[in-house]
Amino acid sequence: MVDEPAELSIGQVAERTGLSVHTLRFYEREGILAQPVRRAAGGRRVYTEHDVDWLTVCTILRGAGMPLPDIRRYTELVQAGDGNEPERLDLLRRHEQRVLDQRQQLDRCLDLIKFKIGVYEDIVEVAGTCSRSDVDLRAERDDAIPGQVEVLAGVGGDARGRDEPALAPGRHPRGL
Amino acid sequence: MVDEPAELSIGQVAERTGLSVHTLRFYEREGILAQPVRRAAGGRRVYTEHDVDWLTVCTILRGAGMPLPDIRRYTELVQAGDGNEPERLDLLRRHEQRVLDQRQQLDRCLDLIKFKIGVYEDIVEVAGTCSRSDVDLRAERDDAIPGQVEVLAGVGGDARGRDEPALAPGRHPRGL
DNA sequence: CTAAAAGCTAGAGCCGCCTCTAGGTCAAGT
DNA sequence: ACTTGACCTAGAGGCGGCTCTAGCTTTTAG
Repeated sequence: MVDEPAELSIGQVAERTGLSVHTLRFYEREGILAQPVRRAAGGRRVYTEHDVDWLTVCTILRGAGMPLPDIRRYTELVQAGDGNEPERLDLLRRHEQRVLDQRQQLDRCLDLIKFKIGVYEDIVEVAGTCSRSDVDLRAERDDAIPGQVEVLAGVGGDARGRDEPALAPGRHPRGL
Repeated sequence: MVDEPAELSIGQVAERTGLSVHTLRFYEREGILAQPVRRAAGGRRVYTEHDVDWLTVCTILRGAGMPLPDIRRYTELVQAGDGNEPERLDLLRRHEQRVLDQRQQLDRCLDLIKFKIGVYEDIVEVAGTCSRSDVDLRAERDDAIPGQVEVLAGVGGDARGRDEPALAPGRHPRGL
């Protein structure tokens, strides 16, 4: 199937995966590699494309915050072969949930940021032309004070129409 | 405006924000609070609702990975008052970008996970009934091996129709 | 043949972000 | 009066995840 299991040095793998050679060795110690890396005469590690692919998967998982112990566990399961699929499934589902939660947090933050950016854009723009009086103090206040904090704090809540920009950033929103 | 700047103890603030009292003191040392917290006789911290709101904002920012130094900086800017809006804007825009990048990573990971979950669901389900022979080895292999790794590795790429589930998880997808 | 580059191991160090400990003060309830 | 519990400070400790150092060997290019 894999017709040319080309041999790769640790340096090459580093290049390909974007991980440092240090990290690669570290990951190996941590049991993150499918099978303990082969060694050439002289003790040098010999990686296969296969390893690179696995590392790529791991990097994606890491990039979404899967902790190394979980990755190790998953690796072990895969290594162990048949029969543990339910546990793998479980592990993946758990991580999926974490990722979804994270996404929600990010979105919450994006709402907040977008709102504030809107406010500041108004201020900055207006300051350039008509000396800010019509933007009025509220804008800065909003930063120190809440106002829409309650609104935003509630954004995580499920109901509430996500798409209508509850706090239109364009013009500064209702008082508070 | 704020008609009842109710006084809150650190414990109450901890409850309200979900941060520990330890963390609250730590954040204060780190300059994360708008103004240094007032003290009552006896040296005890006295927080206002205002502080709680600001902390809420900070928690949202932190939750999306804004580093403490950046939060401190932002806090300083707000504290300093008028005139630095462009810098605040800049800070926020930078963070926005980071958040967007993170989201992409999460989505990449979700694609990977969903795909794998699909594969394992098939295996597990089939194993229950007809002894797996028709799912065949490919499924496990996929774990150790790439196959769609290339596909997934490419998922981050901008073009490519995001919404059609490039790798339908339901039935196991095309070979590889 | 030699020098530079790349690899090796073991282990220390670092950064971010909390979290906890020790040892004390203060305020309220019984 | 005394205990309980929330609070205080300063500083140590811990954890996750790398990252780097020292000192050595091996490979490779000139």
